[in-house]
Amino acid sequence: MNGKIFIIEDEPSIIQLVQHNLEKNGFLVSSSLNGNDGLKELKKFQPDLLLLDWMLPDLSGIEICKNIRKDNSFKNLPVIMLTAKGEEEDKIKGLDSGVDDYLTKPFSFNELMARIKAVLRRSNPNTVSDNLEFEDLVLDRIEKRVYRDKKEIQLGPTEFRLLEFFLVNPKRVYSRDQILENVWPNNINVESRTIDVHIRRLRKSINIQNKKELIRTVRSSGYSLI
Amino acid sequence: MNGKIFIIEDEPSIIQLVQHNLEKNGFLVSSSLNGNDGLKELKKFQPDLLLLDWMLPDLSGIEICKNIRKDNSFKNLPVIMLTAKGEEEDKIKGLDSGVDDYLTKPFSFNELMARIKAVLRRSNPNTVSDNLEFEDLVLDRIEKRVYRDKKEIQLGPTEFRLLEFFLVNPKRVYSRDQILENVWPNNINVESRTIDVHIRRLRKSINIQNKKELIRTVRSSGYSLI
DNA sequence: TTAGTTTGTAACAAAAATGTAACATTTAAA
DNA sequence: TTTAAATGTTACATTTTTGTTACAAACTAA
Repeated sequence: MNGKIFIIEDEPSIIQLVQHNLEKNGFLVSSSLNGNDGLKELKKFQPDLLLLDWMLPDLSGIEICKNIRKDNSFKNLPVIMLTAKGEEEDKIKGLDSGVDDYLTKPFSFNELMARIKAVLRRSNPNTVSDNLEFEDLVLDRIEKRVYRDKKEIQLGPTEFRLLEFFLVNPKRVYSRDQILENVWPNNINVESRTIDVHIRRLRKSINIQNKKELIRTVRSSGYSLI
Repeated sequence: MNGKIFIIEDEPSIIQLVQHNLEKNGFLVSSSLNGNDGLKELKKFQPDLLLLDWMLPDLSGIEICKNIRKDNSFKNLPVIMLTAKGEEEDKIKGLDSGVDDYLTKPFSFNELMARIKAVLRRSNPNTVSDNLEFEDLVLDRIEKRVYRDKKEIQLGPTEFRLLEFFLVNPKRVYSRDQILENVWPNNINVESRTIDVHIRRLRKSINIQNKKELIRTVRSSGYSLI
């Protein structure tokens, strides 16, 4: 699952269209047709992002947004406002009220998708973290490079993600299920034996002559760094 | 890196917006949500400029500013005050307390950028450069020219923006989504494959005989300079 | 020890990502 | 207007990555 998105929008056809496409892209979606319901549902649903219509039958989008910001648990909830108005002035007003981005109707779904990704990326800066290191192994998330003993090593994408995952908690033993869940993109079905093969590939890549084996096999439990 | 900027501002959405855009322009940015934290962080961060909100939950911007001026190492730190009030009277009060410039909310990012550059130029006449450089590559933002190995290279508009974007953080790997977001500001609606084509065109343009390839492909992640 | 289970390894086919050229359309310039 | 430049898209070739299988090797428990 990619994340949870809540929609407050009074036009059912827009909700339907957006919801359907978002779900196709791996998001969990819920929605309300007006502001007051929306505010209640929001708390139950605990979304990662809110799509908010500017014009609603009861409260305006701006009011909702201000309301949300008062609630501590939603202080940093990313909000994308959907609006028919396109004036610069309105945009700034909106940004001042804590909206993260704008979309003027009518919009294409691709555009919405791009903005959602962008806003989520900004609010979850998982790339900001430093390098991951363990013994003589260094993984640079920004430049996507891996070094052992100061020499660069070439890894395939899955090997890279696998190593990155292990490096967050080296020494910790992970089951194949845990590895699958964290290293493979959204619940794609792969045989659990597949992991063995990738472990093997990773081992091959990070092993240097005269250096010790870095991946430990824990029989019937899984793998870890060591 | 163009310089270090510290922000003290209690509205997370403003921080997010400003920080994101400043980083895009090559600044290193850090921030605090209130005055007391801000004063502590400031010393660690040692910025070249401070963006200071007038209204904060604990200390007022004016108080912070006076506080800062007492500290010898920050006696000349340029400060731009962000304020919702626009009255002349307040402005004078503020300037009296050692603020270098003012910005009334809501403001456009371009306006902020212009003031920052102006203030930095005044206080550090040599640190604000409009050239981006990497190895033997030079991009002149003022004259819109690009040189490799001292020889000028002709780039198309998109190639130019693309290269400009990469040069702010060379070596950093950017996904196609990130590139789209930053290089195609208005029209997010382009196929992601389009980027490959433009990368290819840029590569062709900046490659000189006997010189190494400057753009790295990171499979399934994106591109970077190298 | 043996039988049964778990893991390592290599090979292979399928799928995915990328590079490249060609083409159509839009935009800017003369 | 005509012409050239810039741009986005598509199609196809090439390379890389991936999942799976089959079998060998290692381990465990009785």
